[in-house]
Amino acid sequence: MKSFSPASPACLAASSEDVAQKLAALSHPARLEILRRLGGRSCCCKEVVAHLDLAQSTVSQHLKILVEAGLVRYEPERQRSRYQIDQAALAAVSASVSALVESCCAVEGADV
Amino acid sequence: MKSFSPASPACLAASSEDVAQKLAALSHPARLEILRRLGGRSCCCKEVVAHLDLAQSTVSQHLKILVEAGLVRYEPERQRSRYQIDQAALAAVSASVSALVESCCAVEGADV
DNA sequence: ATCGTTCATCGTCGATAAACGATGAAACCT
DNA sequence: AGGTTTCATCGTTTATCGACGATGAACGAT
Repeated sequence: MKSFSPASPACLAASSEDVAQKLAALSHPARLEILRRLGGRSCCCKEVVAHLDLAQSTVSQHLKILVEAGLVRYEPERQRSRYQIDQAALAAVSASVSALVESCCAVEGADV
Repeated sequence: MKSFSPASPACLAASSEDVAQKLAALSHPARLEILRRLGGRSCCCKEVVAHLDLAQSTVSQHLKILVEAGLVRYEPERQRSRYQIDQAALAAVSASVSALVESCCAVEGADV
């Protein structure tokens, strides 16, 4: 599935800061719930609000954070703005974490 | 590879809070560097300090956070405390993230 | 016994995050 | 036109984070 060439781990590892930033966006229960809620479809803000019992302004803020992290795509439609998961970006984060784990465990088997 | 039964996603998903907490521990560049540094072996604090150019107290703090998140094992040896990655825990986090991604992308293919 | 190392903890400070209510813009409905 | 709905932003408050120096404990070496 991962279309990354194993020869250039740089594109996976990225800078620690880069990965850290995206993980920071994921490191809040509400935002994880939002992602689950978004699922594959696109939702408007209100829909998420109804699901979360947080103030609308708070949810909007969380959505903004996810958008700024590049994990969610945002289309400011008229009244009902559309929020939609950026699956590729999310998959990239997952890959980064996997890469991290592997790089940490690699020594054991002397994989290099 | 994953020895989780797909029938009980609860053990993967855990609570959002649980996952979020572990991700929070990973969401700092210094801590990612520390994990990379730890690799498979066990290091003492000073070793990490030398690698990071941060104050010793700061590094100790970061290590503590990683330990509290359950991602690093800590053995308060005499003078040179040993820090070692908990590979299983780290792998579990990776699995959680993967699960999240999949659950978010599943709708597209109607995988359920 | 005394020094030098290594390390964890404490207290502090500035910066950032999290949450909320209030406000105003934009669009829809009647 | 007038009311309603949806949403983003602003301003505020409280809490937590990140980093540091200082301190003291435990140990090894001399």
